[in-house]
Amino acid sequence: MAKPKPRTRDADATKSRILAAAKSEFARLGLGGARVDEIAEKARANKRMIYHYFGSKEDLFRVVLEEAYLDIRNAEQGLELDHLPPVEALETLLRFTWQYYLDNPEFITLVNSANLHRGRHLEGSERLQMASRRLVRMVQDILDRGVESGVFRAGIDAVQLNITIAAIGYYYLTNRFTGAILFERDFMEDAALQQRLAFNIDTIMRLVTV
Amino acid sequence: MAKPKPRTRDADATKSRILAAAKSEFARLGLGGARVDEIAEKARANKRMIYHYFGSKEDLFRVVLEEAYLDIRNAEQGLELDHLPPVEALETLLRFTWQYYLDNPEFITLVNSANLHRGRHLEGSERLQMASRRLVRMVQDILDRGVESGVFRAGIDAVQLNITIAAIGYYYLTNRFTGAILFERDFMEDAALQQRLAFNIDTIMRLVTV
DNA sequence: CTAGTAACGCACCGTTTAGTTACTTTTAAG
DNA sequence: CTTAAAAGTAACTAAACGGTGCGTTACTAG
Repeated sequence: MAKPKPRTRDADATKSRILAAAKSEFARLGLGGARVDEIAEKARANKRMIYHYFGSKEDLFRVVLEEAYLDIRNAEQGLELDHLPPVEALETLLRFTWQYYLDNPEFITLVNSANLHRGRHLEGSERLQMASRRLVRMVQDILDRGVESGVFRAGIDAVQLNITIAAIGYYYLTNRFTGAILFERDFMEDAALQQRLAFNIDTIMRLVTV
Repeated sequence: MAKPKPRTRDADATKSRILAAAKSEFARLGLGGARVDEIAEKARANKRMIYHYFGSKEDLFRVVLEEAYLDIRNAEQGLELDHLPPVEALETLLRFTWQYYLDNPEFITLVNSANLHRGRHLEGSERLQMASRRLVRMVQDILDRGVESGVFRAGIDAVQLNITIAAIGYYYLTNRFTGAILFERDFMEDAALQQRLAFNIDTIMRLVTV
């Protein structure tokens, strides 16, 4: 349906170029460190366009953040974990979360920035709350099925488990620079990454199985 | 020995006032967001003094960061865990780490800032590496004693365990703002904090015990 | 074809920024 | 008391900074 017409003016394309450039700059330097001029240049757009489409630097940050969260939430749903037995489903979610963080390093720094600013830019986002509820329900369902089939113990809070799954991957990756200095290891070496993933799977499995 | 002379000019006092103000501002707004003028004002000092004592904004950040890390590493050593049986020692370390994060929220945001800048401000800090080595040795010793007495399983990497202990507390607290929005919970309520600490102790104990 | 509108870009504004210069005041040793 | 170094201040600068005013160009409905 969509015509591949080579436009010289294309609002949607310009908007998404701005969004991509903003994501990269906000992730690299934080909200305070990113420069609107730099975003405009990287987007091959004009600064005026940023203000035209997004209103302000902070509003642009808001959109970037919400998109980043919705991206991972949608990708999680694409796993279709309800088709898998509980243990496999949980391990698949763990591996996915780890790989997503590795493939999308901007996500982690964007979330850090959002929290440095006390979550102010995400307040009242209905879309995000809906997407998050779906994730919690998905994990709760895995837990329930595991309890029913006798492989998982009862009484585990799905939210706490979700937080823990994210934590053990996220922390390792976000603090890999200071970690490398403190622990005198290369955190990003292939062997180190594999070892960490295995450790994390072990941690979670020991936590949930009977 | 130290004379309690009421000085109107006191280099050490001024320096530590600057350091305290800088720590607070860097933690609150990040390296890019913090303002040198604001730090000077909060320290009841002059901006010139900051440049006199610390050279540049980045060098000031460097000192703040190193001090923050050395503080927690010293506090950990004060626990004297080698006097405790392995299970108690590990639980004490866990509770301490959790409480330290709660009592020193600046620590977490400073570490986040350090990693946003790829650890560049901590490079080549011998003091920090020494302090970190002591921590790893301490945990390794707890693990060894636990294996010997038959309560812990063998083959657990002390560094991975250290990272995991930090991760499950750190992530919960640093991402409490976006967490509150996503999961529609108050992360800082007394009951929620207690529940999380209990969950974390459970996670680690299941990970290390046979 | 033509007008109206959406997309775009230049050049600038007022403010803020890290860092500096030139100067004064306090301290303490001899 | 003298004096020189250390501690402290205010006013300044040059270069960003986020944000805008206003004019121009391409697209499209009629």
